[in-house]
Amino acid sequence: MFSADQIADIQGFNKVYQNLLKQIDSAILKTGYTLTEKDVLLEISKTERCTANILIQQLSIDRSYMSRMIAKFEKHGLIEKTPSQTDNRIRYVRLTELGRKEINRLSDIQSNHIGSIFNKLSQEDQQIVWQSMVLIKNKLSDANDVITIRPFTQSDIEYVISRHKTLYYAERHLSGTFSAYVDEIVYRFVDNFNAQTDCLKILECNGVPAGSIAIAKVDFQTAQLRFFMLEPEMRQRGYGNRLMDMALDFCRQKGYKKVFLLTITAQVIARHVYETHGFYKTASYDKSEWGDGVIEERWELLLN
Amino acid sequence: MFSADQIADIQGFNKVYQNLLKQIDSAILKTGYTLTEKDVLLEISKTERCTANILIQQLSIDRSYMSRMIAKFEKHGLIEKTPSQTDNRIRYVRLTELGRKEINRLSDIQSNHIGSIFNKLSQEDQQIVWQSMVLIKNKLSDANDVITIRPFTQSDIEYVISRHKTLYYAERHLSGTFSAYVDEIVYRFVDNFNAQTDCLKILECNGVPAGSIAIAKVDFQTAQLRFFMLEPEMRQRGYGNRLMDMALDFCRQKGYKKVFLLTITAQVIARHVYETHGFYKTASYDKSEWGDGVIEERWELLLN
DNA sequence: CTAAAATAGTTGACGCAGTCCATTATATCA
DNA sequence: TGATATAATGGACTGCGTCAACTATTTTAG
Repeated sequence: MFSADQIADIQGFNKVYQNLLKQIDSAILKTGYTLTEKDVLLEISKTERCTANILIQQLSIDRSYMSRMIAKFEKHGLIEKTPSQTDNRIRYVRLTELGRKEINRLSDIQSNHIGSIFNKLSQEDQQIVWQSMVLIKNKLSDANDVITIRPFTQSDIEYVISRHKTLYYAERHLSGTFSAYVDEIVYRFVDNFNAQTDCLKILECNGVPAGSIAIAKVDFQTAQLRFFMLEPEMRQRGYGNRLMDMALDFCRQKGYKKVFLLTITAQVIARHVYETHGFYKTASYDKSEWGDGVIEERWELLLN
Repeated sequence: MFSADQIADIQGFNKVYQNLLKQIDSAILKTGYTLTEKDVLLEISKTERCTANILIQQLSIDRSYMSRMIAKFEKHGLIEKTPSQTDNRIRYVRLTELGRKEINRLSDIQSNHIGSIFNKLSQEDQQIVWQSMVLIKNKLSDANDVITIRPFTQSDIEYVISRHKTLYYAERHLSGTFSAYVDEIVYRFVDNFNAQTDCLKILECNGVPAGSIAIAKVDFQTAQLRFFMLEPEMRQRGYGNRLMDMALDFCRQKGYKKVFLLTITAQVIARHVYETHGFYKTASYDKSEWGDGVIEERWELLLN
């Protein structure tokens, strides 16, 4: 248990850090955007096929407020609204060139502010403080995040496609060819989904989707592992292994003898998960149509 | 310099911690008080001879807002206003029994919330996270706080009296007799102040007073060191030694041969500063009229 | 010693982020 | 085919916090 002195220390830390966050916030406010507006713009920039409703759920913002905010953004030329082809209630929201410029500007202000605070520290202290922050973040997240792994629902499909594309695109700079490929394989997978032979699990962190994994039947003995993905903030915390365990358990339960997966060389952290679960690389293919120097790899695992 | 990945880590930490602070805040908001109101109540409870203006300066809150807030507190029976005897513009603000109960309740909510977050961690992790927080707080404070030491002005007198009494009272549980004693010696010191023989310096942190030290002439060869005080959050960071250096430099410059000071046994951290500057204890007096078992000590230093 | 400037506090008016509720249009379910 | 759910919008409102004008008193300066 904590002593009163330790609680006081933590409150002291809270005060100091709250102050520091306020400084960053006020730098953002000087640009004329609300903090909420900044969050919304950022979320739009991170989300493919973004709708007002997705934003409302992800950021817990009032519907009418969001509606007005989006209207304002459109008026200022930061975003474009395009009606959905399949559902006339939905209007997709996408950043314009100007909008992207603005959110980059806001992000830069934030980064620069953090940089300027840390530059006042010695090189050595910078590393120490950084390491301490990462440590605190991981410990607190692990202890306080509510994590659930659940079967997918219809509304998760958009999430899987959108985030799969966005994360691969953002982190590995893959091309539009790859994007179309993801669309196709996800829809084909869902259309042919059979609960007896396939599975698609969603990892949720505090009620918000934060990762996915899927098993698709290829033939009686062979399954393909697909759509393995984790939000950046969930990585290196053991959730990748938990998803993988769950997927492989499903395979064993259903009597598959072999599991394979396709990935790209650049996915270093994922490779590690594959290796620790006994996968080994069996082939490499050139996939330069997805991006410069992209190499797809095939990994396999024989189940006992 | 920092890498982009490190900046991202820090932004991740900010996000997680901002979330955590929000949780604590929302627990406070559920009580019906604004966060600002909580801050104001807390500041009133910490400040003796508190006035609206002191609150305005310490918390950077608008005058009209403060006026209305104080009126509201008075209406709800949380505080009492008493006009000053010496300045008819001033109305002193003091917590009632109910007000003290409320601020204790709010503080408890905060502490309990912090406790509940940390209790989810293992004993070991609790210690690690706590240590990391203290480390970050100290490093960031040292690097970012703007510290100045400046001569006193008229408006500092209230500060010195108020904080001297509050800090001693809060930390050492001294009695009302001590309180009257401080009032008297401060006013006598200021009334007889002579810049040639005396000095009173104020330590400012980010534009807010955060400590003090004074030298008072006793005779041609002897000076008394008085009003040595540091806000809790400024301690153990070298500012006590800086104030002491400054005071002793003044003494040497003015040709004093001997400096003495009176303190109480319980002041452990201050003792350390005295010792490192070459003071030694020459006498102890019983001062139980100030509080249970209080012993006053006399320390001396011969200047070369 | 008196007029000007500074300080403590109060009151009026208002901006604006964020909320609540009702409404429209479309889609889905039973 | 009617009942229910969902996406988005518009009207009305709350309440934290700000700006500016004003009173009363004290301090300063010529």
